[in-house]
Amino acid sequence: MTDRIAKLVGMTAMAPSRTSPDLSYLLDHASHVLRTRMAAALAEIGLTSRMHCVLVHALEAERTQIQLAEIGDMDKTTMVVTVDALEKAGLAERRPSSTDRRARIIAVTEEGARVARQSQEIVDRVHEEALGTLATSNREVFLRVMNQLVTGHLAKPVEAPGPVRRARQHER
Amino acid sequence: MTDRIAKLVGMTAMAPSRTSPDLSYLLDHASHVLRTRMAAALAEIGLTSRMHCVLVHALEAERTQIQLAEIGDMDKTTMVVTVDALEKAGLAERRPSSTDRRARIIAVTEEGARVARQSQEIVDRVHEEALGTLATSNREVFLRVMNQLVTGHLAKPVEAPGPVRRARQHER
DNA sequence: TATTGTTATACTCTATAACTATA
DNA sequence: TATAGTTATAGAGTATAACAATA
Repeated sequence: MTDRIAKLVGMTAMAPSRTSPDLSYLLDHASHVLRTRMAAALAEIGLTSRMHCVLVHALEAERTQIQLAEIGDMDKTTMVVTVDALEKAGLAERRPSSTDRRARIIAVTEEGARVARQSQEIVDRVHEEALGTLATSNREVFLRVMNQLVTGHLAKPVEAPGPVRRARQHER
Repeated sequence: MTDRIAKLVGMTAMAPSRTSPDLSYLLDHASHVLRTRMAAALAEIGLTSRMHCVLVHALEAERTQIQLAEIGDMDKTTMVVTVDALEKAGLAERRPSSTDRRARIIAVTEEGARVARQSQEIVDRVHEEALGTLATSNREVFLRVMNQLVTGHLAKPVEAPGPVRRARQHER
């Protein structure tokens, strides 16, 4: 017996509240299910969401790993792993920056550009499949409200008190 | 430098798509930020979302750990940890079921009932703070659409091919 | 044989720390 | 001194397996 919901996003259903709709559940559940749909659709061409994200933004301009990490809300160490995967798949390459010898430009290969076009189609299709179930006027209001929330009250996460972290044990 | 967004939910910003709004980003971001707000608010009375969830549903009826796990979309092993925390905080107790000697009923203490009322108020307040920023008519449409998605196209996660798992190494 | 709850642990994910090369 | 990228690893979170007691 698998409990994939709890596994993938740590989702916890809130109690159904009597006074206020359970916005936490609605957003968590919708977000989680859409994520599984997206992951499954992109997996068919061998991509993760992160790989797609990096590919598309690396295509738009000459960008370093750090720049791409900021765009995709990833840590630089996560970016290393993602770029490793893209290189191994032959979709992108690390090239030395001409202006900063520390930095690497992520260059998308021809194959990578082809795949990026495909993956963008997949992303759009998955989104449209969901939005397509809505009446046109409802869809417009819904998207306006989501944008309003994401740029307003739900723009910035509140800081959690970070966990303590011991120094790493390294060999002499 | 912390990257809490990526850390907590593994969120990856999709590429801004030209043909379709980035529903993944909107839902992920809104869900994530609301989750941090809820976690911070509940932490003030020493609860996690899971503890709140179990507390409220255990109050409603005599329920076993398994039943509560199903309601909250948790694994039974996660439930053990959650009930441990509630017991340690003096908010709930394990009692033997009178009809099944394998099962434990989760009984909420008086203190637990008090805390559950508080936590439900907190949950409602956090939800209302978000929904309160919306115009009344927009709010109604938004909630109807979210419900439509969660009961319709985004009702069930698609199955991911589960990872392989070796047998556990146990001492003889 | 199947199920409840438990313990132990394997696995994934992701950030922190330390480090190298360069600015 | 600070930053880009890398490696190694710590830590959180959460599921799987095995097990004991009971059905």
